[in-house]
Amino acid sequence: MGRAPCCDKANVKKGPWSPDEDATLKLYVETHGTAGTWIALPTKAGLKRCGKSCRLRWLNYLRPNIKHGDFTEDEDNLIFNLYNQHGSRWSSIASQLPGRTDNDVKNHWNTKLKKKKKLLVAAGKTKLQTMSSTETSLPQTISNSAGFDSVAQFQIPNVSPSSFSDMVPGGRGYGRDEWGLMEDWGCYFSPDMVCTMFFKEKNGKLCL
DNA sequence: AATGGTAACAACCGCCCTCAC
DNA sequence: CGTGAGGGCGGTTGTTACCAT
Repeated sequence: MGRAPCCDKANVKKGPWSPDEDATLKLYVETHGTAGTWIALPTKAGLKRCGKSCRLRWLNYLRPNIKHGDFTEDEDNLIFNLYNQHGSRWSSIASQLPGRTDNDVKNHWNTKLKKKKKLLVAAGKTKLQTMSSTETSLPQTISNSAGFDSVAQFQIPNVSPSSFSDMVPGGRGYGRDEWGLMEDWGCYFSPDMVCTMFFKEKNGKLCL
């Protein structure tokens, strides 16, 4: 037997919240708090909504100091970094971004940053494959002070900084390698689109 | 101008964790 | 200690706006 539903699904409204509902919820929470439990709140506040829906609406939209709209480049970089550390622990990531909600961060990742990351890795992989066929040795190890084994520096080919605006000029990206070529990677784009990539090698070498 | 495709974001679903009883 | 209710969270879907053809 499954768990009992948290509310009477037949008698609760679903879909977008109206301004009136928002006002009612906001006023109630600001006056009474959650009144003990979110489950009981809709009844007390006179809302025909599921308690969980009220909680989500409050946390993601109505509570004070919520920041909506464009993410800054610094925020993007921080998300990249935190995603590399925590994976898809959106609440942990959002807690490091004042005014951002886990839902916001998650949506931003799924709609923009995931693609950005893919482009970054693809650009690096293409360059590495080119280098492996035209150069006699792998990129020289410049420094491993940050825990990386190799550093490659190159200009992104055939791409002007302006057309590269979807990536992170002047910023950096980190990630887990999706092809299994490296243990880990990171990269930095200077404003003139020189890319510096860092690699942790797999089994002691870069397997290109 | 109409239509189809895509991006962005809001909201829901359902599982897992915590904690009171 | 076991159980169940409520809260938290990540994944997914639905809706709307925008853009290209």
